[in-house]
Amino acid sequence: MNNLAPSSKSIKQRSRLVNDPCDRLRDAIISGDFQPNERLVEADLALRYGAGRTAIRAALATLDQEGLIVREPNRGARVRLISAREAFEIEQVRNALERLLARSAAVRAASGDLDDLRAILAAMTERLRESDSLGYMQLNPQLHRRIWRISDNQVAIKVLVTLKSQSIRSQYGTILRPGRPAQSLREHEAIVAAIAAHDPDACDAAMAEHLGHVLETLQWAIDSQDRQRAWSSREEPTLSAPA
Amino acid sequence: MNNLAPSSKSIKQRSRLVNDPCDRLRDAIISGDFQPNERLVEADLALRYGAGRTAIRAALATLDQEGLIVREPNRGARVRLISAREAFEIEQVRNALERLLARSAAVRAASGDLDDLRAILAAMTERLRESDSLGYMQLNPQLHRRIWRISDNQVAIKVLVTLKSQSIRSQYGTILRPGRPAQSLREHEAIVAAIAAHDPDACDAAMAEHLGHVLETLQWAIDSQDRQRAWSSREEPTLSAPA
DNA sequence: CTGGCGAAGATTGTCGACAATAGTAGCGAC
DNA sequence: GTCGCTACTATTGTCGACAATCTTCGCCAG
Repeated sequence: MNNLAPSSKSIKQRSRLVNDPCDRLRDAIISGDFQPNERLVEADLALRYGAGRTAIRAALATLDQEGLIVREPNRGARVRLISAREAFEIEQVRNALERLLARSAAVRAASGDLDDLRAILAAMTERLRESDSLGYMQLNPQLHRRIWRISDNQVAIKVLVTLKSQSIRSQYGTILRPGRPAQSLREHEAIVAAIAAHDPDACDAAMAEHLGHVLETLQWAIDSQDRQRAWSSREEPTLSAPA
Repeated sequence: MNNLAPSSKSIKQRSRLVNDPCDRLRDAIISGDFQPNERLVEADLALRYGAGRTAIRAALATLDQEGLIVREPNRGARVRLISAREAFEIEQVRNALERLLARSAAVRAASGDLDDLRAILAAMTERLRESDSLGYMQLNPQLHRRIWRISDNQVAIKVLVTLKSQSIRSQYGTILRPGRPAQSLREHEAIVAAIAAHDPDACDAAMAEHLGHVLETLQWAIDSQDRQRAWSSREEPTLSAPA
């Protein structure tokens, strides 16, 4: 895979690099600047980002492949709406791949890697002690990405990054369940311990348990949102925003 | 994910559909019409497929995202060369995802699905009895794809299709090892049996064993090719074609 | 003979304009 | 009042031309 992030795209001029409409548009979509299902008109975007329509068009092609938008022929692009079902599918795939990477990390981890992991764990413990759930949540992906780096399977990492950018916009937070952060920390500790012990089977199992709980939590979030919507209106059982 | 194949791309006119330069170029690359690392000049391709350079450019963007080609700024596109290491990574990811789908298939399989699977198994048995290794090899992906369809995880399927199109060009065939087809058939039978029994754990295990053997075979193929190359020249340990 | 320098050629990147297509509003008939 | 047709508008798809960039070849000095 060539670019797992805007990183590996060889150097280019910085001026072009920071203005690349593709990256800017991606960030805008991921951070929610556009509503799900909102139309993305090429001319408007070209104006907004001070680029030609050609560049925008290329960006849309890329984002389409990444699954962040949908394009219908002659009808333009809209930001893609992730259904609850698809969010679940994404999490399942993530589950499978993170387990693979966890195994690999357990085999390959060097002492420097372990130091980093333990440092992140310590920071997480601190956030939890301060009841800083938000801070804890931000550390979560850091730990996982550090594990990815140890495993060094570029193909799997690229897939995970792409999936992440899709699911991040899904409305279902997975940590906000009462009591979850404390349990999550214990699970993370078990994973790191298994990596430190260079025990791939244990690491796989620990990661499986961790992400299994995440899946349950996601299901819980979906259900509770469904229940909530069932009260107000009785439409669109699969979609999640009324457009 | 929107298109897992040229299928879901809404209907368009047939004339456009069959002439879509993106699909034609993809097929050409997959079927080996271009050498690995060969340069893909936009003007040439435009002429070759009777399309404008704009369409070719869009096609190249797509194929870049799919990982079939690499594009360097201002230096054009080449067909991507899959290193032995990357082929291995791809197979590992495939392994993880096929196991996920096998589990799901074991849970969801209906009787009609089982009929299809058994029909494919029967055809495989027939090919093997006739020592038709090539025919057997062609049935192999059919069986796996049928299992994918049962599992119905669109996200995972899309990833697998993309990976497949990359790895198919890798020079390492995985079935040509002596005695492998017979063993492969037994493994496939075990998988189908586990699906029929609606036993996800057994199905996961059977698929894991099957693909584990494929991984071993791939490693064997890579090693033997490395040995072979070591005899002739002592260059480019990671790449596989001398350009 | 080798190595740097410069010009020419080849190829990609970008822009503007035009054609093709989908969606919409207005008009008339029943 | 509603249905169907037509013309219009908005937007995408495609093309050709030009600018920017990289590569190659030839030249000259050392």
